Amino acid sequence: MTSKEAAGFNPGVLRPHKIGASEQLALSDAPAAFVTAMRRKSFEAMECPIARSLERVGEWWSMLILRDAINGVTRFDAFEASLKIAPNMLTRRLRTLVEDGLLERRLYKERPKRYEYVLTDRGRDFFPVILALLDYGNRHFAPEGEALQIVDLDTGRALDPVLVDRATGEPLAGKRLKLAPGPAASAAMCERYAEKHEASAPAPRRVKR
DNA sequence: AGTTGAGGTGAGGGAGGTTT
DNA sequence: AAACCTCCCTCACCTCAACT
Repeated sequence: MTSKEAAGFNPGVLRPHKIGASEQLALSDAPAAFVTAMRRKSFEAMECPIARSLERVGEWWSMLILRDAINGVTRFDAFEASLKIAPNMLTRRLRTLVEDGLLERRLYKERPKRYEYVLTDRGRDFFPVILALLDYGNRHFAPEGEALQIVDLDTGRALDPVLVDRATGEPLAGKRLKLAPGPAASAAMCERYAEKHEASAPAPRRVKR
């Protein structure tokens, strides 16, 4: 098995079709199937839920757009001002997030047509991921101190989030953990996450700040 | 609130050489 | 023979400016 295969690389599924420069110019009028062929390497065909999530939100602007949306930003110009993102990129990212069901595009003004972008349930479900990234960034990449905190609206107290098990409410920190195939896992997935991985996934530890 | 076009950048992948 | 390394090309993604 090559290193690429070991990493889950499937050239038959993931390698984008090669096309000429002249074909690229017709992108704006291209049918959906053609656009799909134009996209970068896709994680869509991967079975792993992490890869499938990255397919939707892995592009960095997408995460920052969701961060702002969670913080109450809804209008195009507000996203543009907050992120300092080029308008064409913002258009593209908003469209992708709408297509993937994380944002809903709503008309709020008829003439001229103006839209706002509001979180769907799927988009709001991304909130814990944002919190986890914030906490991770504060712990590892903020030598100057925390520039952003999670605060309890009622008490005003800065919170220190931890990941807990939904069933028991117990924090995962300190537990021995591993990734294991779920009920819908394919044979390949079962093979990939066989017992040999058991000792390779240490539980997340709290790092002293 | 977008769209279009020009041009820059860097990751990814193929090809071929080198090492083990 | 397999693994590894390096070079080079392609192309997806990006910014910027101009425009509707």
